[in-house]
Amino acid sequence: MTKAVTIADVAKLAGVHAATVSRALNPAPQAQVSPETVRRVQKAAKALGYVPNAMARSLRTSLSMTVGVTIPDLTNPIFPPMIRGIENFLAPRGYTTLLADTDGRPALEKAAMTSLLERRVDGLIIATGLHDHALLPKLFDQGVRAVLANRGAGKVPYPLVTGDDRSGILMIVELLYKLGHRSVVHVAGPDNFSTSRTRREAMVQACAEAGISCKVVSASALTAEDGEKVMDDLLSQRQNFTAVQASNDLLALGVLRSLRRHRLRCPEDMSVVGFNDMPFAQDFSPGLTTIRVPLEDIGTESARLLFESIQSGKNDSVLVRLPVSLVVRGSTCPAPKNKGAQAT
Amino acid sequence: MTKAVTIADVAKLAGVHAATVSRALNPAPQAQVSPETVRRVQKAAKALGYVPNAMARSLRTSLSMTVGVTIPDLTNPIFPPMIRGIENFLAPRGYTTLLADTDGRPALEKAAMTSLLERRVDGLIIATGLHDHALLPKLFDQGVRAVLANRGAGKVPYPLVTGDDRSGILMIVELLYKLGHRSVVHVAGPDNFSTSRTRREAMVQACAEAGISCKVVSASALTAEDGEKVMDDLLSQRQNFTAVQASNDLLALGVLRSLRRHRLRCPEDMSVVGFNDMPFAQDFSPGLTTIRVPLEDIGTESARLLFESIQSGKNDSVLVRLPVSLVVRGSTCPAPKNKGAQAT
DNA sequence: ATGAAAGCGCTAACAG
DNA sequence: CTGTTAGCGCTTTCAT
Repeated sequence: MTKAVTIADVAKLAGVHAATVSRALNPAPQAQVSPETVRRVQKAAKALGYVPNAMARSLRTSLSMTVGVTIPDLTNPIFPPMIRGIENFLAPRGYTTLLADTDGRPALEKAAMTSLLERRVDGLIIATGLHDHALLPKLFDQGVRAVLANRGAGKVPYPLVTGDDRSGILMIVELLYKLGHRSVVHVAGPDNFSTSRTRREAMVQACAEAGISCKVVSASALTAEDGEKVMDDLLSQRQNFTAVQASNDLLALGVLRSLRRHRLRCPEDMSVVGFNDMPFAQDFSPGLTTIRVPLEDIGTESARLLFESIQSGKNDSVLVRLPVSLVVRGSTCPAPKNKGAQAT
Repeated sequence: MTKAVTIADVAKLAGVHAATVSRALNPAPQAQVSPETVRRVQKAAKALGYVPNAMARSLRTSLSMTVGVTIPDLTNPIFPPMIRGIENFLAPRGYTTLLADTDGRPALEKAAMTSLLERRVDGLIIATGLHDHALLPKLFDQGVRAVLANRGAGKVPYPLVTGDDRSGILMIVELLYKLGHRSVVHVAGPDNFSTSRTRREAMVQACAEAGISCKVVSASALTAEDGEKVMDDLLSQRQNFTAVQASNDLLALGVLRSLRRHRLRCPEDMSVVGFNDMPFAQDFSPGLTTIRVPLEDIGTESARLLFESIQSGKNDSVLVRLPVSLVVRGSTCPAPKNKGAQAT
């Protein structure tokens, strides 16, 4: 591809040695070359349409100048902003981002990780839940630099960047309490995501302390479809509750869809709260009350940490917890007097 | 990274030559090696945690087994499905996808393209508008394999995969006509996107033929924010029209937001139609009437075409136009009797 | 300031 | 079936 014009071709045209071309074209050693020669080489390079071969360079320098980013689901709108944050930080520093979308499938996750490792990424930003729990310690032992974004992973000593889930849940519970809700449901995500666990536990605890009864139901994936299914089930059981808090906005969206299909009004019949403030959450019908998580900042911070780890050669176990805030929109209102949901 | 265990280490442990290791570990030449040796090599490789160096391999084979994908804006939800389509096709065939989000910035676009070329991608799927119009012919002349996805680019002889914009617009105009709309506005996207131009032209023509008056206004970017701005302007002019058709769903979303802020009801006071059926379009308030474009299929088809081009070595100029369909939701209704919008 | 030579890790010819 | 040899394109000593 891109025709085989190599550094040797440029050298010949410029009438110098290949090594000189290399020096003339790279910022650092450029000082060692006479300005005159630099100009000549650059002219020759442009004339030939020379494009340096990054793989050959990497092989020689053993620096790939790439970082791998693994995410569980690109179609979940919380990730594009995170990725943007990562790229905005890394690109100006010369790093290319290799994105691996595992589509939530463990098999793909392993394949993707292998592919990244074979490409000798200089570091990893891991935003997947990682089904293979043995993987992370293994990577760490091999000396692979990495940062965990958004999703923690037990006791592996990699840096971790997340939103402050616990305090987000606290804000939600406070809101629900003030609105008079005393019986709520928490739609939890799959337990192998650390955020799902954290949010569930925080919710249960905070509700208990506030004197709110909190029933927990679990969705099998963090998608609107699963949120909808879970809510369908719930409504068919004719339980009494006045608000639903979902582990993320996608699940909450599914709840909204289910409500609509059951001809229940949100928020009058049922308040709904999500988590993340994903793009378009404001545009749902009704706009979703949720916790704003600084998605792009999580990306930026992860990238910064990884960058520093690569530079320093150290892999300190930092925990960065970014502040979150409550965003109240149309999906919440005071609890109805005659507590409880009536499915049709 | 990943410790320096090379093919030579494996060779030593297995008591064979490096070349034999290479043969034993690669599917194709594996047949040339005795089963016994294969086993021994594999054992040694696993014991050492050997990870082949893809860059060294690529350097030798001059096949990077990567394809570059350039998109203008990852946060536009139409792209993740396209990317998924691409990866679903390419990954099983051994190709890794290098994603380059140009964020709509021409400078980034150039940098991203350079980075991809330096990494010697085996091919390119280009979904950006490409500000540098000289770039594409240049790439073509250099023999770079590429496929254009969704966004055409004049007369460059690369294959192109898109939705059938023209017939989509026709369906919309037919719907609006039936609903009694006789005065509409088309919110066009930036003119350097081929889809923007196609849709605008089709809209103007179809309206003319249907006897509908169509005013065109232009947004400076394909974002909800710009759609909102444009609609604000429009409403401040107190023009008479009963429906808005936007070049894509993001612009339409902006229109919905503007309407809401101006306390105009959609669809009663104003019908709104988008284009693309992006994820979550059904969840807007109200659900958006739009044209469903097979986003994932566009990705799959682009990938297939690129793959075939890489395999065959040829770069035929195909045009694949995927069928689209009308999705009617809550944002459209019969035109009000007293034609026209009244901004407050 | 420039050239010569070596080698990053791998695979493909060519022997044997 | 396996070993030898060479070289992909680049950067980096080490000389000069």
